[in-house]
Amino acid sequence: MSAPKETVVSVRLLSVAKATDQPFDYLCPPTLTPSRGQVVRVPFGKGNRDRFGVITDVRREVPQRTLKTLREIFPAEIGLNEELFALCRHLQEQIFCSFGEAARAILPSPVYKKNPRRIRVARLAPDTGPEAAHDIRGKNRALYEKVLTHLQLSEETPVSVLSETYGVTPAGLSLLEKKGMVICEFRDEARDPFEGISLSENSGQALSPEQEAAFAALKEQFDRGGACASLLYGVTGSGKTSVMLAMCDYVLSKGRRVLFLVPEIALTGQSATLLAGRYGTRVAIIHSALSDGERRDTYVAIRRGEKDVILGTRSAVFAPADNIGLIIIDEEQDQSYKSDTQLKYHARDVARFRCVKNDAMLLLASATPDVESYYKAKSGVFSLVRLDSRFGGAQLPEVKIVDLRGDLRRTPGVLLGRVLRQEIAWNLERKEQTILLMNRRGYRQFLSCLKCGDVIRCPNCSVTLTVHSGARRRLSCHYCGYTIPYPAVCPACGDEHLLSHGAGIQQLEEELNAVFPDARVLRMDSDTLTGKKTHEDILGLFRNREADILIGTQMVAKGHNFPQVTLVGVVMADTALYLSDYRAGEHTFSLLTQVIGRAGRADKPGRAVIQTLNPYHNVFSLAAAQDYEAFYENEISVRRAFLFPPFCRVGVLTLSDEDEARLLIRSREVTERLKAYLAGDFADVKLVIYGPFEAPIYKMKNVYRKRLIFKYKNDKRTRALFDRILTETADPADGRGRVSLDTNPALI
DNA sequence: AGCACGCCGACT
DNA sequence: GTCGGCGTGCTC
Repeated sequence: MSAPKETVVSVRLLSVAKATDQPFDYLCPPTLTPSRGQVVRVPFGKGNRDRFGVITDVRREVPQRTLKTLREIFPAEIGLNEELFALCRHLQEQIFCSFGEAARAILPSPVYKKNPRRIRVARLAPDTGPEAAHDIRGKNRALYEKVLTHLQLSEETPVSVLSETYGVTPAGLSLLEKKGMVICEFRDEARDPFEGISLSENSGQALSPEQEAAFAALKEQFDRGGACASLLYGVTGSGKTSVMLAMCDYVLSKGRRVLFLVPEIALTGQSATLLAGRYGTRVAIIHSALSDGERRDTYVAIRRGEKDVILGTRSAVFAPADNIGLIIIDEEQDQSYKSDTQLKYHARDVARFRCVKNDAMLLLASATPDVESYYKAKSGVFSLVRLDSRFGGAQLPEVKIVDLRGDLRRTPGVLLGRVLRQEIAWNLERKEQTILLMNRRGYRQFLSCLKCGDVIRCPNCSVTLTVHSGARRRLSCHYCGYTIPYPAVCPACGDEHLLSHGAGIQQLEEELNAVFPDARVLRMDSDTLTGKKTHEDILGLFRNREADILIGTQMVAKGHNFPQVTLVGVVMADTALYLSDYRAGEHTFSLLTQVIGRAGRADKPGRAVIQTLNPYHNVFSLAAAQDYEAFYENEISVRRAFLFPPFCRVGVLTLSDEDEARLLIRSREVTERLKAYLAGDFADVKLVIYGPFEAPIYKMKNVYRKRLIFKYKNDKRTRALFDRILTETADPADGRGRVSLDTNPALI
């Protein structure tokens, strides 16, 4: 006698663990109809606790062993459609993540873990007035009267609001409900994604002839149908945004959807105002600061097709929209599009995949394109659309490249050189605004002992402790948060001669206050920012001319438009240049070009002062001339000569371990195994190995890290080799060692 | 990644 | 004698 056939589903768990990255089979109850891509809740492990997963296969068969039965299937509108399912597979292959890791990026947990947020609202029962409260005995009568009066004036009020305003308890409201004076009901909480965003009317101004031509070229390419990609390259102030918006309009008019990516939350605010003014409630906004509820609502609304324009930071590239016609990546060279947390994806690569699946256009926009993107545009992989003239005929700022070494000899530790001081004074006198940029990376204040010569370090991480001057001066670690009070004597030798070095943005602020006591200075860095509101607030204050000088990190360089700013100063332009990354020059050029472009956009001519210790480096003069072409030609020939992307790929394999000795053994083993493969089974793979090296921060949070750097070609065989190595270098059983591969690391 | 199972030290 | 430490290995 043969057993009956049953419906069996294969499930991939929404888990990060590589160890569970395999299909698990479950029986499906006959009352449910499963299909591929749907999210399920299943019993898992010995305790049969709830886990969530995605159905990857459905079939009728006689189970070969006892299977557990799945507990719940979520509606199809929550799960992965064919395209998103394929995207997970693609990411699994390309960035060596588990299926579940990829699926988790698309399916944020509040979408399936949380019940719809519901709130209790109260309204007045018919034929009831505040005087009804007289019938209630007890000390709360007056309170109830106030509540009833409130409800008489406003139709329906959340219970939470009533309790906050009047101090009435939920029990009190239940009493009123029992007496038939009010009616309480549950409502789906309606969250307003546009809360706090001012809607500016923006019907779009007429395009200039040059912008019109760019738009026409893009439109023509789009109309040819099929997947395509274009690089919109336009100098700062050339009005790329108008062209992008025109393209948005066009694609929407064809009934297709648009994803619009911007580099950071601060810019979503600005762009949201622009897009919401133009498209109203058809716009959805996605960024990392959304609350669970907001994230869930946004997801569902997009999934239901209620949103046509999805604006957001890099994670928005996973928005579950269908029928996508256009994906825009503004400031495409920006590093924030590369995720280096758990899922090491690049939004540009994900966008490219989705465009192929949707027959959509990928539109990359930049004034200083990523060298790899420009190379692709020049070699015909992307079309190249150019905007060469600054809109409204605005002039390039006059740029002074200042050698700071003279000033430093005269006044050690000075941040504002003579030239920059003069320019600031001049601007203050004329009541014009100034932006000062201070790249903080590698330029923080630390403490060392004059006697033993030791720098005060973090005990858990291989970095020096940073001085934080606040109400109470402290030393703290940037990476693990370790904090000690500012020491009076050297912790190592007890000597009291401690010397602080380096300067942070706070020191710049202090120096400004000392030199220009009457100037109103605003500071914007991660210390003064606690949320998106604060960021907007600072920019708003500055735009409203409530400060004369804005000082900040890279943030101030990005995309903000301040018409009254006529002077931009870069306090120390070299800091980004000496990073060991092969893109250090590219990043410096991009940063300087952007920040210089902030000066004098309107009718007033702008000036820029770049302070450096290395005035003859050609990146400065090229940025001053905003000569991207020349920079690119120089850069690409270097990349070709020394074999760097786009002529190969660069990857970083990181091994980490709490046990330093074991880490050394493991890293040696991986290297030897790799070399053995390259000499044997994988002799056809072209892979150059460098290392193992210590990671730039060798010890972090008491974990040691070593890494190998690869140059390679991204083909099937190389990926197979990586896959083999990653599997065989399985994490040690005690769970305290890790291995990970980043195929396109943001910083090396 | 969880989580249970299992085998050794300090408590009622 | 037991509670609980975290090493080890499995999860349909």
